[in-house]
Amino acid sequence: MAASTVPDIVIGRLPLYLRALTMMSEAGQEYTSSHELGQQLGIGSAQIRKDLSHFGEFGKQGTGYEVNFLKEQLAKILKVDRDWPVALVGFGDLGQAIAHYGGFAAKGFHIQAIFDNDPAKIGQEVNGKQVQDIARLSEIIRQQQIKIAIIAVPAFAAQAVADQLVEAGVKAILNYAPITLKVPEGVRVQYIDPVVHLQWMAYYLE
Amino acid sequence: MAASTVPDIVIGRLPLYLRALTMMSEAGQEYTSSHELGQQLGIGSAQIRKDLSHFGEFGKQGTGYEVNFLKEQLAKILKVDRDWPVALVGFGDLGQAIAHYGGFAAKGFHIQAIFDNDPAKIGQEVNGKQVQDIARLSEIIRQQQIKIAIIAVPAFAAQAVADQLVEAGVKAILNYAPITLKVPEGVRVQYIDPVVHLQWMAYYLE
DNA sequence: TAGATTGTTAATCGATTAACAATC
DNA sequence: TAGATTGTTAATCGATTAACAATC
Repeated sequence: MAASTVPDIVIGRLPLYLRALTMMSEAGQEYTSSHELGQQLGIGSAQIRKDLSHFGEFGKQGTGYEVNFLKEQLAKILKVDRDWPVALVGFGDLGQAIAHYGGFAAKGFHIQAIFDNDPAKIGQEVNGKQVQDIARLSEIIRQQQIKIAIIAVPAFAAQAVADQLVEAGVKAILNYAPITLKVPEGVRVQYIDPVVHLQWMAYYLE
Repeated sequence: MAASTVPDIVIGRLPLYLRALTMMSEAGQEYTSSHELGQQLGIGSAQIRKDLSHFGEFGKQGTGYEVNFLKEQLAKILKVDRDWPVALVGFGDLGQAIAHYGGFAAKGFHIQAIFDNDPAKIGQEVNGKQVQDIARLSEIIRQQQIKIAIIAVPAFAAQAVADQLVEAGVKAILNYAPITLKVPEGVRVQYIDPVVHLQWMAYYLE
């Protein structure tokens, strides 16, 4: 089935399935079922089977799914069965925390270029990569054919950074700035704003 | 209308409305409309009006909404018109970044207690707060009547931490560990996992 | 075989959107 | 007044869930 026909919300759950399968795999578990996966993720088993059915048939009646097989299939579907170079824009507290965080590289997202506009930060080194002047953003991103970027600049600067990234060919932006970005068709943005989550939960408190 | 009847997904959008209104307010803007808010957030104007209608009537035909009024009403509805004490569990790289991040306190979420199990970290000071031994978690959270906690420990330790938090009376958990937590009815969990967002977007890349 | 679990269909459920009377 | 925009209704759209034949 063509990619465009799969609902985006289904795609969004695949990383969760993949995460659970990875844990099972690491624990040496060989088989699982839609029921067990659902239990672990707090999702209905029917939904998991329905989601997977968009991409093919991965299980066997009676026995369920082979953990490593399904894990590899999902990684392939999500295109995370390879390494992706990533650009990081912003080397303040947050940017530095992101640059030092090993979790991205562990999953194949390698921060290959870091940018800031502060002369005091330009030239600093992290994991063998020097912080570059943001003036060179377009040049470097084009040269390295980077398609994924992380924005970790203040809100007031985020849209301008996004515009530059898009212009340089970036197609996926993970935005830590608390502002909704305007991007053209074909460019994806995902948001990380912990304050939004806290405010959401505060509603339910006494 | 009783809180329980408002869909959770509607509550989740209120922080976004509040964020946009705050920016408008800071820019000195006095009035806005559902259309303008929608433009700014990439949401339909009808949806915004529908969402707000769950809580009352906040606008005027012909003129729209008074920015500061709507902002204050939303803050009240979300219960973020006050300060909330927050506990942070885990003082590794991520926990330290969170502890130093000023964005939480700026929105009224004050980190009042920090916990770790590493003797080398216990006793360190951040913003005048000492990192406490996790053994004292229950005692301190009860004493300070903390209802909101942030989990920033490794995945393998997260469920045990969540259990302790719940047992101590925490009702809202912001979980940075890449694992789905099991919590009883009445306790809310929100997840921050940037890798999930990157994997989601990778699907759409060439 | 008997038991378990898939993939899929159809029904249900809930959210989004369009349209418009009311009215500032 | 004329123009603009609300709050709300009803229609549409899409996602979730239950149920079950197929089959390992």
